[in-house]
Amino acid sequence: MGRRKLEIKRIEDKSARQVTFTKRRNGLLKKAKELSVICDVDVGVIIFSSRGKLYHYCSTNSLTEILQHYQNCVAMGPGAQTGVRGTREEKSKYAGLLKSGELLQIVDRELGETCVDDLTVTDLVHLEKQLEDALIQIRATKTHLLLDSISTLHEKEKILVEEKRRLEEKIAGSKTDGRTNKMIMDLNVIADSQMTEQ
Amino acid sequence: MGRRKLEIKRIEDKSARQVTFTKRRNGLLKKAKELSVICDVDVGVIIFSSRGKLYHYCSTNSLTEILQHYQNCVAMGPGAQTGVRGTREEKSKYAGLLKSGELLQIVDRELGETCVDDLTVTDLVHLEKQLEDALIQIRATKTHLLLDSISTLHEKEKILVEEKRRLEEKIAGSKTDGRTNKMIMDLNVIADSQMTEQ
DNA sequence: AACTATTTATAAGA
DNA sequence: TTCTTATAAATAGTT
Repeated sequence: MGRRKLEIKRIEDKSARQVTFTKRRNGLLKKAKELSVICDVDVGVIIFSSRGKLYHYCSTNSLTEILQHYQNCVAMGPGAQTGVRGTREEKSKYAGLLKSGELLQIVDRELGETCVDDLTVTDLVHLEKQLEDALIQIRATKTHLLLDSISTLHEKEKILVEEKRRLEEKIAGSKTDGRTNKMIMDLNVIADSQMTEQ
Repeated sequence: MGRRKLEIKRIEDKSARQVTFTKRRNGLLKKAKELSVICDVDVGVIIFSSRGKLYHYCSTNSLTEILQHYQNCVAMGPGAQTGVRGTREEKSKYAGLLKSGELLQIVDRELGETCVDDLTVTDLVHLEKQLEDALIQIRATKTHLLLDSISTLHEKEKILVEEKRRLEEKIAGSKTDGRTNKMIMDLNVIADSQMTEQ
């Protein structure tokens, strides 16, 4: 909506793109607010500008809440998102998630084909238990993946710290060599100038 | 934009609200797509209808990707640097958890002292809701802490890699000094032997 | 950063 | 529900 119809494709001119980004970003966030208020639903919007700045809106107190809800939904959902980033380990996990998906389909079938009155409370309790178990499974998997990632990073950190120590020893140790005093001093100058850059 | 100006407040008529929800939901998702394409930015939108159905859009392969990016940003963002976290904020969180404990005690008391028949379904639904809320809170907190930890470790890794690079440069750069060739060769021998250890 | 000419979204109505 | 249409809102290009 403007002086002329705009093709929906990347604007090549950088400054025009920036102006349009500001306008449409405000528009999108406004629309999101309106939707959540008018229709009484939870809405979350996240925008990362090309230079990495974050803009966001959420109808609840914290986006984290919505994200948590989202994670639970997509984990269970039939049209499971998670792109095609799977090797062996991923496949086995995906198989696990499929089981949850099957469970949902079963629930849908049960609830769809059966008159509600035909379902007993016991039936529903049973279904609820199964769903809870599925939730527990995916949550445990998620926690495991996160802890795994932390563990790997701790390992990397240890290795790097050790490497750093050795490299520092090389330099410090060479000070005992009288012939290289000038060079060491040069290195210290370089080191000092680099420290100020950080 | 319609036959008349609409106040931005909850539509009370359920069916009118549903119709408007469908229209505006489609509009919001369309706008999000356009923004991401036209301005070449990453956009994620999550909508939960009041009956819990999920609608979403994301410009990248998976929303999870955007969410992780978001978590990292908010974790680093509001002043609270990596490392010493946990004075005021931690205390309030702990207070929040205590409340959950209290809630459990209340539940135990209620269920213990009262005959089951005196509890209405509404009472139980209310208690259930409170317990669910508590669960959501602690799960969100857990996720946040884990992602926070990962983010911090990534930062540490980056810093250490950079430090390592600089130290290596110091050694490599000193090769230009003719008087120190012997020492440099010694250092290279040390370096090589250490590379094979990793 | 404002200003409009237009396009787009959408509230009601059919 | 789906389609139509009058009108509000968003915004592309201009100043």
